This record gives sequence, structure tokens and C-alpha cells, in this order.
Amino acid sequence: MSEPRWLTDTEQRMWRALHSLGPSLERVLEQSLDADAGLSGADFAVLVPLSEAPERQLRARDLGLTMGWDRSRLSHQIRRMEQRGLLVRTNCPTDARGTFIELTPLGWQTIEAAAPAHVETVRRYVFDALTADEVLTLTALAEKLGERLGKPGLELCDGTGDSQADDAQAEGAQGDGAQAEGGDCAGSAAAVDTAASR
Amino acid sequence: MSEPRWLTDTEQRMWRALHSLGPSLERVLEQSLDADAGLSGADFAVLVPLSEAPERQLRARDLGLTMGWDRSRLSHQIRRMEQRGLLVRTNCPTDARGTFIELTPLGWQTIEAAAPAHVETVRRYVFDALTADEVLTLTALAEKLGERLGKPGLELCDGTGDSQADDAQAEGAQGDGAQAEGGDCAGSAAAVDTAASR
DNA sequence: AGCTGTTTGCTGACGTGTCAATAAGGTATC
DNA sequence: GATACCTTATTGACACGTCAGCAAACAGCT
Repeated sequence: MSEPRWLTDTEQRMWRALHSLGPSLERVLEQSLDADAGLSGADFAVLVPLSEAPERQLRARDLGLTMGWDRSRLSHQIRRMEQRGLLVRTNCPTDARGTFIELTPLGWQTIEAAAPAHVETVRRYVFDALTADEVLTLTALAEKLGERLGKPGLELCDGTGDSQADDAQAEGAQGDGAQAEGGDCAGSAAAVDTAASR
Repeated sequence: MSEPRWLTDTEQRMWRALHSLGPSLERVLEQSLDADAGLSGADFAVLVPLSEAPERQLRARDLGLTMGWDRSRLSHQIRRMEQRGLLVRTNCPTDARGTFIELTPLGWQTIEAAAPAHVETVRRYVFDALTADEVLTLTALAEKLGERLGKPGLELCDGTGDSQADDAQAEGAQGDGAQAEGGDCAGSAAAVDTAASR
């Protein structure tokens, strides 16, 4: 095993910013969603596809596929939401295994009331900070990364390709190892990801 | 209340890509971290600051501030990790309320072994897909958004300083911990605009 | 028909994060 | 030194997501 390709200062800075972005975004959205409509992010995520579906109902299978959710997770979530009266479960006539999830009037009313505040939050915290060009740029970058991350087993694909990545900057940024005896690894760990939290 | 400022198609596309990025990233990191070292993201997040600290120990308070974690969450996490032998708790001599969290040899060995694979994962899934210019661009955008979204956990974060800046790296840890995933509302992206149209 | 494998959905157990309450040590003020 | 208040850390109850396991229903095949 060769020496790990530790991150440069520049890379580290990007990594921290990028890695902390998800939780920050999530935190803000979840909070305002709950404050405005008494919904969790998961609640909202379920309500949206249902509200868009014809008859405001979907098979549990399709709902799960749409959201990329586990069947188990969806089942638990649906059960809780059904108890709160946001939706109901009905039998699927064509497939006895299936279950239809249908929005109740309360569920519809709830998401209808929540949407304006939600979009306003998204605007205020995201789009109001970006120019039109930046939106396009960020779209391209996010989609590129998302595509790569989406493929679970993408271990050895880069060999062939155009890994144009570069390594302009030298590394060796790990200075800090000094204080820790011996192990320069302390620095290395930090180099990867001080903000490794999830 | 005026008409909500619904998202355009272009904005919606960016929103979807951006909003799904966090969960995707987390999923990949968590998975490989667990496969390579038997650690969760939270485990790793705790180990990193400890491994960098002098004497490899920190007060629970400081550790919590560094990561932007709740006291309660930290206490639970520390208890579990102590049971696994990764760290130990000792009394703080100067403040009887305090608790020192200290890395055990096993804990040190664990993170030392985990770091190389972790940084390799980050490279493969993120940096290998980006050019040097893109890294700079993404850094700027992510930092701009992150700033607006507020510091995830850390009160003192980068803006204010604090940083023990030994060397290049350092700089306050951007906590981020905050809450765990929760819904990755890919759908919510849609909702922001779709529910709007009607 | 029977056999086999897959799909669909549910459940219980478990790990983790959040919240409220608790306790105890410190600090300020009178 | 007694009072009130803040800080620090822990705990238990609860909500949520993941996992393994289950059962019923479908589909394909002989």
C-alpha cells in the first residue's frame, strides 16, 4: 500500500465547506418546516409525491422507489402518518400484495399550507444568495458529484478515463504532526476531514 | 401574504441536485468508513479532534463545542465508545464538573488505520471528479451558502477565529453534526415548485 | 397441479439523536 | 455564608432509521 494521497490545504477547505453543507441545509429546512407546518422533513418528503399523483394516491412500492426509500422505512413512516390522519392505506385491487397510500383532506390541506413557507425558506437561504450564473455552475457541479456518488460500486472506473483532476498543489500540509509524538497520522486524520461528522 | 415565489425549472433542477447531495455523500462515506474500519461517521468525528489534541484528550465541553454537538448526544456517544474501548473518561482536576475524554491506544490505532482509506474514499468520490478550477469554484459557492445557513454547530467557527492554528490546517472545526439525515427529500425539491403551480 | 424464486409489505429488535429533567459543581451578589 | 443563577454532564423517555426475518401474493416453469 502506497502513501495515502492526503488532501492539500485547498482541498481540505473545500471538503469542510462541502461536507458541512448537507447538515446545515437539512437543519434549517427541518426547523422551519416544523415551525411553519408541524412537519418533519420525512413527512414533507412523503406528502409531496402523493400530492402530485393522480387521485393523490400511490402504491407504497412506487412511493418508495420515487423517494429512494427502504420498504421498511417507508412502512414505519406511513404508519405514523396514518395515525396522525395525514393519509390512509387501502388495498390494491389488482395486486393483493400491494397497498395504496392515499392523501386525506387533512394531508392535502397540510402540504398546501406548508409549501409556500417552504419555498420561501429555500429562496431565502439558497437562491437569494446566488446569481443566475452561479445557479448554473452549482447545478453542474452538484449533478456531477451526485452522479458519481449515486453509483454505489464505482471503485475502479477511473483507470481508463479522463481523470483530469490534477494535483497542482503539493501536499505536505500536515504540519501539525509535531506536537503529537511520532504519529504524523494525527495530522493526516485531520487533513481528511476535521468535519467528518455526519 | 403575497404569492409565493415558486422555483423555476432551472432552480428546481439545482435544488434537487443540491439537496440530494448531502445524503448521497453521507451514505458513501458512512458505508466505506464502516467497511474499512468498523466505524460510524459519528465515531470518526469524535476520534479526529481527540487524535489532534495534546495528550490526545479533551474536555467533553470542548469536544462538544468543536463538533457542534449537543451535550446529551456527546454523552451518549462517548459512553458507547468507552464501552468499546476506544476512549476513557477521567475526572477533570481543575473543575469537578468537567470530564476528560482520552483516546486509548486502541482508539489511536483505530483512527490511524482508518484515515488512509477514508481520505482515499473522499478522493475517489469527490476530488477525482473535479478540476482544480472546479475545486475553487465549489469552495466559494459552498462557503457562501454555508455562511448564510449559519454555523451548523460551532459558535466560534472560522469567522471569529479561535483556531489553534498550528499550521496550515487547523481552523476551527466546522461542526456539522447537527441532526442525522432524516429525509432526503428529493421530492421536496419537486414540491417547492410543483405544489406551487397549482 | 406443484415447485421455485421473486416481489411486496409488515414487524420487532437495536443503535442513534433529541428533548426534558436531574444533579452537582462553580460563580456572583448581597 | 447564604442566596440565586449559570455551567457541566448524565440519564431516561421517546422518535426515527436500519436490519434481519417473516408471510402472503405473484410469476415462471415443468
